[in-house]
Amino acid sequence: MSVALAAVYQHPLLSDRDLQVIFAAHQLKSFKKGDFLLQKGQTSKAYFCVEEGLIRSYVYDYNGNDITTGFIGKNEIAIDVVSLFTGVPSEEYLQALTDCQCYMIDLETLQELYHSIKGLNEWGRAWMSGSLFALKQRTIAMITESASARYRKLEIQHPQILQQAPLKFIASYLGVTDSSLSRIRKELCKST
Amino acid sequence: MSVALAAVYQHPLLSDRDLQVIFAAHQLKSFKKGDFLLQKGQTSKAYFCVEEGLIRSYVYDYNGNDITTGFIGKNEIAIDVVSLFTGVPSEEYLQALTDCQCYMIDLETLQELYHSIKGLNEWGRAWMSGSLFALKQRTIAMITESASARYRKLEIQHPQILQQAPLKFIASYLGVTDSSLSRIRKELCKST
DNA sequence: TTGATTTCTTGTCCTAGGGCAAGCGCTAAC
DNA sequence: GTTAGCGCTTGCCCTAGGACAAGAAATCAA
Repeated sequence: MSVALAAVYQHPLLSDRDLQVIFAAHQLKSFKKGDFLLQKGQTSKAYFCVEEGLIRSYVYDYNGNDITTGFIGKNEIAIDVVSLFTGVPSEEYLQALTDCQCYMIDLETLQELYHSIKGLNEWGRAWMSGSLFALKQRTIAMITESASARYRKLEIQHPQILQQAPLKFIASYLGVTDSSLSRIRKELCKST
Repeated sequence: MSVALAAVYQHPLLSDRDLQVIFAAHQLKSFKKGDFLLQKGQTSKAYFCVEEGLIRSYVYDYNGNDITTGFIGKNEIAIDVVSLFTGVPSEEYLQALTDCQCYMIDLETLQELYHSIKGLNEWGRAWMSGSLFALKQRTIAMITESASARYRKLEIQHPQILQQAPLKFIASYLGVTDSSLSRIRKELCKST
């Protein structure tokens, strides 16, 4: 049984039986480095629980800048919530930064589970709440913290991202240029 | 029947009958300017649909800065999603910037409706998706746009906020100081 | 191996916006 | 009245980080 799925679907209202049904509804998918799990313009029909590897989500802003909106690693969910749940074409890309193993579940199957497993709706709400919270924290950090502080936090909270993602993506995620990030790292090395 | 509630609960899966039941589950509450709908440390037990007035949500960051995380106006929902749906104490404050009329629904009643009205779960997911989307847009704007561009956007999209909220709150929402915002406004006046 | 591409660093110069402090209306309280 | 306290503006100086461009260093292709 998958470690990733067990980690993702942790919730007091989900029994072991529920979990077995949920697990059985997922299919294992492999992606090569560079593969897209979702591209702009497509309407998302599924989401992916990451068992192994690292995914990057990004958008192009109206200036054509490639902006990394997030990294999705082990035991996390790669999803475009808006596209999946409102049926509109996606604004963002989900791309594998490394070779990946993911457990996929499609919307139709998910909807059925929502009806048959009571706790799953609660789990979904809790998961979304968590996402909203994380994003709000990020927005506040963008306002109140220096680039260097944001980098240090990422270093502590998600060290695997620093190892697996190229610096330019980390830079756009942190809201700085890659040159600036390079300088920030130099400073941090010096001061240690 | 309330205009605000009709606007808030717009969804293809909600029938007129559903809406009547939903409406009946809300209670009208009045708040005076300065009243708190929710304070840090309290565990949220309800949310509020704004019929009239303007609410500000804010947090203190770890430096003690008061950061405006959002404005909630007419036909919008004032809620701390995280606290309400995961039962943890709130990190943020919800405060009335003006006298307000709101329709309140408590968590318990909401849970019952989730069970009795099928479409409501879908509506909830759609609403959360929308919130996530809006917040993501805001984060991207914080990265890629100048303070002045962010101000102009707010001016166009939510003119009532500019009229009803003091400048310092708008400034912290936009991620600048009130002095800077004052200068930005001067520039914009000149160039018009 | 060798060229090509991407990744990362570094330099120079420049600007948006912060920090701080003063000033100038307002309205509210006494 | 006048004193206090917001809300907003302005001036002066300073710094974090952007723009652009030129190298290293690493990776990949053939």
